[in-house]
Amino acid sequence: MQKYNPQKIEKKWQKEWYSSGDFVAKNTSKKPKFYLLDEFPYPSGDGLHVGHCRPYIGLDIIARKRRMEGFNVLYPMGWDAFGLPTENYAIKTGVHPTVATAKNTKNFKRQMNLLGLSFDWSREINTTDPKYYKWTQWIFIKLFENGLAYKEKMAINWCPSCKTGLANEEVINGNCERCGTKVEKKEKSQWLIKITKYADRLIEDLKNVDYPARVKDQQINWIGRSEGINIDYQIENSKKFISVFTTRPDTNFGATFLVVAPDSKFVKENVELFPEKEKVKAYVKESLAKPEIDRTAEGKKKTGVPTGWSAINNLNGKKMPIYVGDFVLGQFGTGCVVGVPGHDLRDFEFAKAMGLEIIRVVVGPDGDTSEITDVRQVQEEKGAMINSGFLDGKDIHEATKIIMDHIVEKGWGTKVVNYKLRDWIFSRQHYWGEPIPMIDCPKCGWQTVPEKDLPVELPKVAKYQPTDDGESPLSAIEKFVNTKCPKCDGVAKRETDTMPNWAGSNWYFMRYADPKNNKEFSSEKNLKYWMPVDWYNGGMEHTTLHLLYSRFIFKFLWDIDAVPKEIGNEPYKKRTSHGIILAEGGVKMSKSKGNVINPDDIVKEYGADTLRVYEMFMGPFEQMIPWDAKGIVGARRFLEKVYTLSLKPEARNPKSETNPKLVNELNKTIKKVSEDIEAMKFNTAISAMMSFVNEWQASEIGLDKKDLQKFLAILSPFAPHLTAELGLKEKTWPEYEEVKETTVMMIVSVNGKVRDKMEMKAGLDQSQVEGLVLHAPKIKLWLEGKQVRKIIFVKDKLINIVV
RNA sequence: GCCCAGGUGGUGGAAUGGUAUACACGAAGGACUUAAAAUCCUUUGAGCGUUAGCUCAUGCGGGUUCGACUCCCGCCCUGGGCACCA
Repeated sequence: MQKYNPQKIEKKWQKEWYSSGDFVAKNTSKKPKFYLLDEFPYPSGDGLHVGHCRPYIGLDIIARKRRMEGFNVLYPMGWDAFGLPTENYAIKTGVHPTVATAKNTKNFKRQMNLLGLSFDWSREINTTDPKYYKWTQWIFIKLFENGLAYKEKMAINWCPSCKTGLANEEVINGNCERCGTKVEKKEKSQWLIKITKYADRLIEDLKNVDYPARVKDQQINWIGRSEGINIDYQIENSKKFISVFTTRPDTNFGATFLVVAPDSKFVKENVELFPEKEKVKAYVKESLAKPEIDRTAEGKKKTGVPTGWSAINNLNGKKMPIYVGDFVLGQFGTGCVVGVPGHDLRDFEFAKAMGLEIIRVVVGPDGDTSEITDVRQVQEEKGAMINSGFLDGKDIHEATKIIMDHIVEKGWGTKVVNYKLRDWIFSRQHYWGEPIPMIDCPKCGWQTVPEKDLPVELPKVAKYQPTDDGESPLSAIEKFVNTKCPKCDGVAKRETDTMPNWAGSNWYFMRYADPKNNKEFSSEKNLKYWMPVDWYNGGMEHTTLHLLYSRFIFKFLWDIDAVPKEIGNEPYKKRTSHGIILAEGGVKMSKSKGNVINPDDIVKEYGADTLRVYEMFMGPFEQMIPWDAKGIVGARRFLEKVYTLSLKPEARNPKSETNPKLVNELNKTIKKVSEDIEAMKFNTAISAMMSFVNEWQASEIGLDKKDLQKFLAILSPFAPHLTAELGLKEKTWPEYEEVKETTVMMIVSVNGKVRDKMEMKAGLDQSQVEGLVLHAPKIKLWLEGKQVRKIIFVKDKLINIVV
C-alpha cells in the first residue's frame, strides 16, 4: 500500500504549477474576469508566520474555485517594502535597505510557494522599486497640481522614538502606532493632503460597495460628519466677531459663556488685546506643553482662564464672558464653543469649575423645570423647550430647525458641516521612503519635479539615522539637496522629507493590471479590463488607514481622469476581513514572547495541504482564533483517509458504480461546499467533506471513477497537491443534483418538547401524518387525559401537538 | 461615555424560529502488535434511573411564540474601534 507522503508530492506539483504558468492571468480573454486581492505584506526579516497564511489560503481557495468556474482570475502578490524595521536594520548593521529587502522578499516568496498559493508571480511588484515609486511620486505631483497637497507649519504628532511626524490615523490612544511611545506635539512644517475635501463622498459612496457593516461603521465614525451652524457673536465694545460652531442652536437661549481653545486662531490673533493677557499667555503655554494624552487622561476635570472679553448673544442681548479652556479642541470647528451648561455635560462641568451661571432651557425628565444644580439634571438628547422665547413648548429637534433658519435669515450665522477627519500629514523624517518630488525655489516657491526627471531616486547614504532636530537624514546630503529650480533655473533646494509608508499602497492594486508599464502607472486598456477589484480581503486594522486612504486616492485619480470613468469611483467592489491567529493560550504571537509558529515547520512535519486545511478548519475566517498544535492532526488524518480511500480498487475500475445513498451524500456535500466557500465559511465546508469521507469509509463499495473526480474537485481548492496527485483531471467546478429524499424523519413534539421521531414517506400532508402520529403508543401516553387544542405541522419536518 | 462584534461540552467550534452540542481535538475503554507508534471500533454536556426513559443545561433576569442559542426589553462580562468632536 502506498503511503501519503506530502513532502514529496507537494514539491513535485509546485514545480509543475510555477513553471507551467497555470496561474498567470491574461489581459485579454473570452472568459469573464475576476480580480481577487489580498493586502500585500511588508517583508520583514522574520518571515511569514502562520497568521499571515490564513488570508492567503482563504483567497487562494476562492481563486482556485473561480478558475474552475471558468473565470480569468487575477490573484497577484507583491511587497509593500518601505518602512521602519528595514531602516532600523540598516542603521544597526549598515546593510543597505535595498539589500535587506531583496533578501526578505525572496524568503517570503519561498514561504508562499511552499503553501502552493496560486499567485500570478509574473505581476510581482515592489513599492521600493524606483520604477514603481516613480508613479507614487507622480500621484503626489498630481495632488499638488490640483491643490490637494500643501505645506503648512503646524503642531503635529511627533514620535520621539521613531523621530518622525505621524498622521492622526497612526496615533493609537496617544501612542505611536509602530512603537507605542507617547506622542508629543511639535511645531513643524509639513506636507498635508486634503483628504477632508473628500469626506462626504467617502461616506456617501459606501452605499455602493459591499463591505462588512463594521467596516463601514468604523469609517463613518472616523470621518465623523456633523451638521450644524457657525454663529457669529459680536464682541462687547468692539467691531470684532467671534465665530462658534454648534449642532445645538436650539439651546442658545441657555448660553452663558464662550470657551476658546488655547491653540485656536482667535487666541493667536487677539491674545495681546485681552485685558487678562498675562493669565491667558501662562495658561496657553502650560496647556500646549502637555502631551494630548495627559490632557485627556485627566478626564473631566475642567480648567480655564477668563480673557476679560465678553460676547453678546444676538437672541437676547445677554453678555457671555469668553474663556480659554483646553477641553476645547483647536482643530475642530472654529476652535471655539458656546457654553450651554444646562444641557451639555462638559459645559456644565466647566460652569461649575468657574462658577458660571446655569440656565435651564429644556424640560427635564418627569417634567422637571427646577433650577439645574446637579449633573443628573443635565438633559442632553431630548425634551421640550422652555425659557426660550419663541421656541417655548417646541420639541428640541423641531426647535433646532426653526432657530437655524432664524439665525441664517438674520445674518447671524451660516449652516456648516464639520468632520472629525483631519487632513493627512504626509511628511516623514526618514530615509527609507519615497522622496517627496518637490523643489523649493527662493524666487518661485514650491515647484514640482518635472515628469521627465521622475523618479527622484533615494541617494546612497552612509548614515540612515534619523536626527533629533526632526530633519530627514536626506537633508545632510548636499548633492541631493542642492538642485536647480525647474522654472527659473536658479539655485533651489529639494524637499528632504519622505512619504509615509501608506503612500505606496494607495494605488498598487492598479499596478498589478499593468506592472511593467514605463509610460503610465497603468494603461487605460488594462484598467478598463481589470478594475475594479472584485474581492479585496485585508485586516481590520487598516479600516481607517490604508482602506480609507486608497479609496480617497482612487477617487482623486478618477476625478482627474487618470483612471477611466466607466470603472466607477470605488476601487473595491467587495471587502472582507480575516481574523488574526493567536498563539496557544489566546495571546498575540510575537517574536519577543517567543511563541511564533513558523509555517516552514508545519509544512515540514505535516505538509502544506494539512496546514491549508487546518487553518481553514480552525474556526470562522473573520474571527480571531488561537493556534492549537494538537488540532492540526485532525486535518492530517482527514487527508490520509482521502488518500487511502481514493486508491481503493473501485475508484480505479470503470465498471464500478457508487451506491445511491453515497451519491446522495456527495450531491449534498458539493452543494454545501459550493455555498460555504462563497460565504467564506471554510470551516463548515471542511466539516461537510469530513462527514462525507466518514460515510464513504463506512460504505462497502466506495466512489466510482466519475464520482471520485467530483469529490477531488471540491477538495482541490483546499488541498490542491493531494488532489492533483490522486489524479484529478476535472478542471471545472462540479454541478450537483438537488437531492429528493424519499423518507423523512418526522419530529413529533407535544407542547414544543420532542417526544418521538418517526420515519415516514416524504410529502405526506397534515391529516396523513396526524393519523400516523396520534395513534403511536409513545405519543398516546403523552396525550392521555388531555385535550388536543391545536396541531402545528411543518411538512416533512415536524408536528407539534398542543394539549 | 459612544459605536461594533461576541458569550454554547474538558478544548476549537456547529446550528439564524423547528432533533442544541455537527465536525474536529482531547480523554477513557477495546481490537491488532512481543511491545510501542500508526490505524480501526466503542463511549464521552450534567443529574436521576436496572432498563424504557425522565429532568436540567446555549452569560444573567424578564418577554413574544405551539416552539427561542436564534426575535424583543433590561442587565453582566469579554474583544475591537473611537473618545472633551461642541
